[in-house]
Amino acid sequence: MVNSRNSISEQIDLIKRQLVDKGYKLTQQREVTVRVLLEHEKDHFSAEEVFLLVKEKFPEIGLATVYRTLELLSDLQVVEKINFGDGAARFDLRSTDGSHHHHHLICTECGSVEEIMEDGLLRLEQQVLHQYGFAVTDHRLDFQGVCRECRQKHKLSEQAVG
Amino acid sequence: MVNSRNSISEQIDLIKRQLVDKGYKLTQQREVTVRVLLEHEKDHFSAEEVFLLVKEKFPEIGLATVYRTLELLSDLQVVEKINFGDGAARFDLRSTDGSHHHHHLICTECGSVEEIMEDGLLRLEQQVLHQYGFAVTDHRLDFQGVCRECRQKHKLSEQAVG
DNA sequence: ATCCGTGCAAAGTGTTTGCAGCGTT
DNA sequence: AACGCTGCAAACACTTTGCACGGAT
Repeated sequence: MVNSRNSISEQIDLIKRQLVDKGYKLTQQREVTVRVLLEHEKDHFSAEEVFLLVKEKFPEIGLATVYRTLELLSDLQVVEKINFGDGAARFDLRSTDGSHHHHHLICTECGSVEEIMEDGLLRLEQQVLHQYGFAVTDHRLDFQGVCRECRQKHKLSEQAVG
Repeated sequence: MVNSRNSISEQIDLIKRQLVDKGYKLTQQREVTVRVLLEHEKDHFSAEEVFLLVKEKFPEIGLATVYRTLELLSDLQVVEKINFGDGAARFDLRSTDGSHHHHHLICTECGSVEEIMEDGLLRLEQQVLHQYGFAVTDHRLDFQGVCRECRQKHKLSEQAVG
């Protein structure tokens, strides 16, 4: 979830700076990979999915390079690596300011994953600090449930029956 | 997190009933696996770790059987399968009443995983329903941060320096 | 000339599956 | 006899690694 006020090229510049500052280069392959992530902010792609999209723009690229790029971006806190338990890690752009306060709505019926920007955990985090002495630096909150569309389908089929 | 008022054998009986009700048997292998989970409620073992402990009590068992048992128990909602992103799924007993309101405190320094029983998400879940039409049935909340012990170490080393 | 980054293929790791055999009903 | 369950090994899916080559400084 990158600051949407910036254009894609501005955001790439920003990421380039982060790479160069740490002694890495923004190669063609890395740029294309970042671009794909930027163009699909709302999705949570697996490495394989990123690879396929990157390959469309840069056919010579190898899967290993995409893995290495995603790992690098992960280390640099540019992307977040999440595992929803379906066998493959998924990758998300982080917000530019480093904060990370989106949660996931995972539909148990259709498998869709929606991102929401609520937070509302500050009180809980303070409680954790007081009660357990644990200083929270980040969190991950996933909700399982039924999304609006699937609930709608249920209602429709109920009406059809009733 | 099974109701701790019950003894282990009572809890096994309970789980046996759940299995038998759905047409499954509580074989030796399954019982030993469940027993290991019960004896290590506070841990979050990988399949391999469960396997090694089970093997101590039942050396003939195969790894595949442990995987199949854990999957079965997962399907039956007896255990929860969690992925902390370290490459292997981990397995947790669920509470007997089916509710599941523990969160995880994952220390980024020593890797420890503590379970806490707070909830405090009801308001947030209601908000999600109103705002996104998403009906929450379950959630998962992990906090990354620094645990009490590691914070203590920091303080000590600071004192040593200062 | 050096050195980082790449593509490819091979290896690694966690997990699932096919199958023959066993035990219980 | 039927059928669920098991152990073993093979297959699988995702990810990492070794290595020689290429491109930029």
